[in-house]
Amino acid sequence: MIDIKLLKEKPELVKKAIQEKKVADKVNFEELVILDNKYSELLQKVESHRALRNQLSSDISKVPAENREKLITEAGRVKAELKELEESLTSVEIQRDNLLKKVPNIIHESVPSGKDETENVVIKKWGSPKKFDFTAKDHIELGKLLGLIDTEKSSEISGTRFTYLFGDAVLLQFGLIQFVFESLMDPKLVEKLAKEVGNPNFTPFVPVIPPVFMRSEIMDKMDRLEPQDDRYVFAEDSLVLVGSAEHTMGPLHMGEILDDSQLPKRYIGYSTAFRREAGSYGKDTRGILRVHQFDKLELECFTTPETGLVEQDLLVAFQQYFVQQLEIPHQIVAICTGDMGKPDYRQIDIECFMPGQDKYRETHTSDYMTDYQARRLNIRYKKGGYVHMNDATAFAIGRILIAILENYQRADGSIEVPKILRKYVGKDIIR
RNA sequence: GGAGGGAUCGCAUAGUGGACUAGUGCGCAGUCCUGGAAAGACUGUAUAGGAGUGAUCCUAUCGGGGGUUCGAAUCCCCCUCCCUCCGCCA
Repeated sequence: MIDIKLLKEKPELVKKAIQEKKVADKVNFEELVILDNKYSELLQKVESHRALRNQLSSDISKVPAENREKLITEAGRVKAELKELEESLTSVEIQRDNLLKKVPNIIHESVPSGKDETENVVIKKWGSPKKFDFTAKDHIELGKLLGLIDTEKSSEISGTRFTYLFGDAVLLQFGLIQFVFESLMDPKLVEKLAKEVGNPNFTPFVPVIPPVFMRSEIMDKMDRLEPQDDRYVFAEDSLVLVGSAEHTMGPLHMGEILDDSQLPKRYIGYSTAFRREAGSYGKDTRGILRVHQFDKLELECFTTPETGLVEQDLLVAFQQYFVQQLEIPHQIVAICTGDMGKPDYRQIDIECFMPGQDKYRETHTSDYMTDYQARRLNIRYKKGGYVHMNDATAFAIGRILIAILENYQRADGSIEVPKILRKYVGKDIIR
């Protein structure tokens, strides 16, 4: 949720966010302002009535018992009036907050304006698409050939958009996890990358395995519950399956006041992510690019407002480091206003080249959300105000496996193991 | 799943209807003392919203929500979480 003060202080930024971000239910800015003014008026009335009631109650306690009757009658009248006023206040407040929750976060000035993903801007390319002297296969064919991926069996057992991984694919997954954890916990590497992007904090990341079930109302505070169609909901238990480790790591400090010396707090979480993929029927139906269940390494950081933006720069630097270490050609994309998430202030994606599709496809995203989530989660820090939050993908295992298989394939269908992962997989070639 | 106990200011604790304007200790900040420090003394130390140039004042917040009352940290109801024990369990 945005800071309500922004309505008055930076109305043009709020209007711009409402206009340019693609959200299902656009808020009428003027209506919101009218409701907020009405709320302030009522609040003043309620407060002066409360002051009067408090004064009368205090008087009652001070006068002798026989003189109390008249004051109590008077206080009873004030109480009745107050009740009515409070009821209208509550109703206006609910209306106002329902609208306010629908207002997307404001947008950083560097974000390109655009209507949808076609207007995202490539800000950097690394490597160039590999030229094969044979016809490149896609991950489905390669996975089947090498016995690594079986989506046919999983369809029988679990339905479409699920998969079995076997053998060396599993070893690749555990290698990736180990590689990411080791990198993010290495103080020297954190310091090096932080310095490169001008981030003054060298705190290493803490590994986390978070729960995959959570209360739906907490997910709502993260502004990740909607559209609820995309969530697996367990109504009987009032629980929801997470769509990302972000969902359970973001609320880690809910309701806390963090000491400034504890910031930044940096976490690298590993968990399974669950997505119903409602509304993407017919899109990417083959293979493991878009599945209901996948494992993901996710970064989550809590900082002061001053260092929020350079924190995202650090996360993006780590993402680049990871794909560069894998030596996979990729591009960094500044997501435009019409394609960015509702809570985002700035969103940057990484797209890896996938030779099987001959396209760059999204493998990483990073979201800087300022205090948008922290406000409803009530995560503050001592010097005052809400912390700023960042989340970012370290690796979405399924998608990076696709990139590895397709980029490292050889004419005979075998796969060269990326150098950085060889010590974990225990071999140079998967055949 | 069952039985009992608890949640109070940054932390720890006191507080069974009006003197709570939430006490005390610790921590933190400032001043004094000191050659300097420790110890000690004194003072101050929550957040949010609102009014005022300002000192200051008003309102809300004692896990969350609702209720009783002129008045609730305190009484009643519901919920959440934590602790102890029993049951089940990898």
